[in-house]
Amino acid sequence: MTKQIEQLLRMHIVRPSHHRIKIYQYLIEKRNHPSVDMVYQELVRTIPTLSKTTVYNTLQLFLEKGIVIMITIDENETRYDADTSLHGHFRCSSCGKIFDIRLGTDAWRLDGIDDFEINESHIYFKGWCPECRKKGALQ
Amino acid sequence: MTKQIEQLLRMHIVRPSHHRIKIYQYLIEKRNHPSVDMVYQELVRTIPTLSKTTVYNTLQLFLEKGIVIMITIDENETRYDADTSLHGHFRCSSCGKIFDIRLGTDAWRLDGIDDFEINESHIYFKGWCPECRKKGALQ
DNA sequence: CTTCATAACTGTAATCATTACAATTTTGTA
DNA sequence: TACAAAATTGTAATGATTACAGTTATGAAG
Repeated sequence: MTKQIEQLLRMHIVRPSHHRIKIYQYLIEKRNHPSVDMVYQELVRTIPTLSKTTVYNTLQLFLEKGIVIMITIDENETRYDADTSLHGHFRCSSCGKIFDIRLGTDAWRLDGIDDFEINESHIYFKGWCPECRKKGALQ
Repeated sequence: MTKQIEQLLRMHIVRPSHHRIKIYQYLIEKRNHPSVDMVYQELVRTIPTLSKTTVYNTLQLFLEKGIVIMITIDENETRYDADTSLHGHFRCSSCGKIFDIRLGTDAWRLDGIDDFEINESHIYFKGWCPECRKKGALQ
């Protein structure tokens, strides 16, 4: 596992330091679209010397190297995702959990953007997830 | 003009105070997806006593009443839009301007979300606008 | 036209995510 | 083993947003 992550990082010109490996591993194992703080709180338990700045720096580096994407579905804090393929996200207004949404391949018809050059697509939805709907929580 | 805005605000159970009318008028006349600060800087020129907190409070109220939407396409500050219809946005990475993107009516095919209840849709793109592409700025 | 309760507005101080930066530690290589 | 480069740390700044308490404006009742 670690070996594979090391290779992937190297491929993207990211030196595979111990912290970087752990952070990337967190992203792909949890698949929970975490905030900086979520990553930090989890990893600091096994790496007591970890600094939150390092998590910021590392995720910023991953962004620049294109191995993670930034998700701004939460107004308060940035979330990150190691799945860089084109897909949407759903954030439950009740429990706050973020889900992946598969997009149909034929899903797109945008008008009047022929002269624009699109580098990033962000597709977000908000509402109630199945579990919270069942519970009827708050609503 | 003012009369129409007053009616619209009243219809949505928003008392049409002087400040609220001016802020709403700014949104629909400029159509520039402004930040709180952009609204404030423009309006404080004619309303010297205006407080930035009032702009925050008012836009928050408009949000709750459903007459504006929040746009989180800019990582630093929230933008607002008085066009509440379903449409996308494009933010130019060079000049920072935000454009409206019309979405084809047949544009949607989402998989596996039948059990989700969607209340909001956010469709953002980032890249280069036509003008900045011509200029070849930075790129 | 005044009174008064309510709502709107103001200004300052707190909050909190993020960034800047200088000092320290780690790493890879010779 | 030594050393230069890169990574990491911790603290201090930044900047958008929110909290809150005091002040002002509003609109209905008399």
